[in-house]
Amino acid sequence: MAVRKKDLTRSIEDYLKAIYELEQDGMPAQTNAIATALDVAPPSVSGMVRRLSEAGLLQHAPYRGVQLTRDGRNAALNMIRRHRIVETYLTSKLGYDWDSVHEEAERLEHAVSDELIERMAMALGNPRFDPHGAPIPTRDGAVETLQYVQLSDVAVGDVAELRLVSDKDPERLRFVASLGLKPGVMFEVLARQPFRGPTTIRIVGPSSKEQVIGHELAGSLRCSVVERVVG
Amino acid sequence: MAVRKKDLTRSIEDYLKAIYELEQDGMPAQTNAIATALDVAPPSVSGMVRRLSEAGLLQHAPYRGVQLTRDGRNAALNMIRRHRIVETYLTSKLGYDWDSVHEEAERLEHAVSDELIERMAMALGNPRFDPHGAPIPTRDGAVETLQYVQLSDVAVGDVAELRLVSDKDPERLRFVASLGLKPGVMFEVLARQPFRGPTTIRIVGPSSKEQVIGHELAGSLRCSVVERVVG
DNA sequence: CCTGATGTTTAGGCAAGCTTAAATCTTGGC
DNA sequence: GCCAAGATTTAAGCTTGCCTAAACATCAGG
Repeated sequence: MAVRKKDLTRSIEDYLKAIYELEQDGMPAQTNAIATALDVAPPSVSGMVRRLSEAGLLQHAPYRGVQLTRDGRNAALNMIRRHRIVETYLTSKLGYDWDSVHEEAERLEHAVSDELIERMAMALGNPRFDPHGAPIPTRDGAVETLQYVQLSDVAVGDVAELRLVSDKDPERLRFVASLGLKPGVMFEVLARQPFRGPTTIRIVGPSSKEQVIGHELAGSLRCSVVERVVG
Repeated sequence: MAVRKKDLTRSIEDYLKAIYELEQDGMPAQTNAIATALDVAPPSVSGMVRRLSEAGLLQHAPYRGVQLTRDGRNAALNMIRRHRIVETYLTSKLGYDWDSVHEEAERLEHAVSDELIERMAMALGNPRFDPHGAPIPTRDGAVETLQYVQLSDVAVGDVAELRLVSDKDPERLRFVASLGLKPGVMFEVLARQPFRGPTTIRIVGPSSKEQVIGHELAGSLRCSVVERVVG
């Protein structure tokens, strides 16, 4: 390995993770976007980008943006693996709620050793997804990239399964949980108002609740359609 | 609380813990001792001591040494609680050996939240001792201070229980474990050679092994005498 | 094709925490 | 009671990572 984990500071780890996530979202990882993601001033990003580029973790096209190298991407994936395994462990072994694990994992991901991560993963039976439904990269940096559809795009009449909720906003997570929704829950889309209006769903199962979900929230819930009503 | 946890950097936490431990050993916590404990140069200590003193965490008598204030001691005890709970958790829930937990805990103690520590403590049934036999301070900063006797001072013929082994040196821990010794193990002192010579013991129990322990090692093993042979 | 808005980088500076070298204090031995 | 050895502090400087202010690049609209 050209870049040893040891050499990465907390800050560098945060930058790499943030850049990776921007790249995932299709954005070209520009200075301002990175600055916003990390809550630092743009010049701080310029400075760090220069150092990361010198360290061979990314390539920088001035005024254009930044792209992770193989080393940089591997390091980022390692951080994401750590984060998601920690989240999963805290949730299933120590009774954390899915809305409070993110913050704790954000600190722990920098402190745990690879050994501890593997022990946690082992204790959990090598889970493939974290509590929010995000895929956990493997030790050698492979991630499942599944294409989900936004709940706001699931057709009326379809039955779908909730798969992924962003872990970034605890408020949203609490609210989603209060609707009885979490990854793995199946639901049927009963109705949707036009003009980006709310969607009405019925959760499949004994509780069988009906819930109304606003357009914006529905857009942040990723699902897979289980049963398509051909109509 | 006059000093909020949030304000303490990793470095400060390390200094406070090291100073607390020096004070515990009866030493007056002088610059050089602190520098040695933390593996930094003496001037680094002078600098940090000034800052800690300004922050009200300790008192500094120039050229004489340093003493923790109540705030400083509480912060140190909090770190020690974290360290020992993490060690206990890793050992009993994640299969770590007692010789490898120290290093991991040394990093984690700075990253875990109070909440996580309490959850770990809960999951463990609020243990009073860590895997090496060291007492775990309570949340409000109380520590049991038990007076143990060195194994090298236990009289021939006495039966004693091993209570405490320093966690600082993994080599020693591995060796002690290889002798069949760990906190809670009972043994009888069979013989001791003069001139700071080795002690021979027999472990009480089904295995009933006889072991010879050098003087220096025996001095680092803390015991409580269970049954005194009046002779 | 120029210009202004926006985004990015450079310049200059600060705090934490470390270093080495030099100055200073303390103390034990004579 | 002095003096050298050892411990401690001061001085000066480095790196990381942040900041603000100012300079500079890009690009879309006129």
